[in-house]
This record gives sequence, C-alpha cells and structure tokens, in this order.
Amino acid sequence: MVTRGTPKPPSRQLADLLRAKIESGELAPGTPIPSIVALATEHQVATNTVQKALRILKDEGLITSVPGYGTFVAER
Amino acid sequence: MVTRGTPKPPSRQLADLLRAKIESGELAPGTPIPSIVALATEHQVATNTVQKALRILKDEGLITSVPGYGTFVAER
DNA sequence: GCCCATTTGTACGTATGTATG
DNA sequence: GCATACATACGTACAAATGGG
Repeated sequence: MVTRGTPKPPSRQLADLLRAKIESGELAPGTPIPSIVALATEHQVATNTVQKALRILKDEGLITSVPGYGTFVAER
Repeated sequence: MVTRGTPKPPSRQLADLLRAKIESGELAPGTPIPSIVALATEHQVATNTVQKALRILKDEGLITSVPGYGTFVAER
C-alpha cells in the first residue's frame, strides 16, 4: 500500500514494493511488469510517480524497459 | 541553446551543456550552479526538466545538491 | 504496407513538502 | 518567522516505438 504523510515518498514506497515482489520471486526474471498506467491506477498515484519508481529499479539493474513494448524483470 | 524538434530531448541538451561547462573548467569544482528556477528561466524550460538534467549529472557524479542550500560542482 | 491501440519516454505548468541560512 | 532552494507529486499532453489486425 502506498500512503502519504510518511517520510518515505510514494515513489520509493512503490519501488520498494516492486523490489520485494522481484526478490521474493513473485515476479520472476523475464516476466512483464504491469504497465505504467496500470500501476498508476492500481496504486492511486500519477504516471510520473510510477516512472520515478521504475527508474530506481532500473538504476539497480532489476528491470529493463522496451519503449512501446513493456517493462520486464531483468535476468540476473 | 536548448531547442525542440530534435531527437535529443531538452533535458539531455541541458545536461550536456552544463557538463561541457564543468569539464572546460568554466564551472570549477566547489562552485555553485545557478538555481533550478534560474536555469529554467534562462533556458526556457520547466523546472522539472532542469531537475531531470541535474539528475543525469548527479548520476555521473559531476554535481551534488544540498536541499535548501544549492547545487555544486563536485570535487574532482 | 497501413491504421490503431498500447506502452514507454519526455515535457509542461502547478502545488506542496522539506531543508538551509 | 521568512526567503530561498531543492525534492516530490499531481494531472495532462504529445512523441516514438511496438505489435496486431
């Protein structure tokens, strides 16, 4: 759940949430992550915020994005 | 000069522009970079775009930001 | 080859939060 | 307390890439 009024901003909360799913294996390497719009709707945040969260995970090498196609869990 | 209609987005153009000034020594290590608002006004882009450009340089280790204080050219 | 829906990427303008001096 | 500056988020818009029909 993404909440406000906490020291941890929504973008980090969402990044942490997705990272946990990846590391737990719920999102396996090679599988697609829900689209940005889907994540924004699901977690009640702006698409920009989702982009920011995904950027964090990209910087960590956990995911890769293909424009016009989708975002996927990286092979480790 | 930051232009549109080119394959290189404004945020990258601005990042490249600032990087060149740093590497040429025009902006020496330890010296402050103009504020985000100042850069946005000067280059006619949104503050968000400036933030994006600065983020690129931060990722490259060329600058560091201190909230409420300013952004500075990194040492070395 | 040509539309078209989907998806990522970038940008805009604005608002608010937080830190510094 | 106040002014300045960075950080985050919102909603919106449009470009470019992809894939399916």
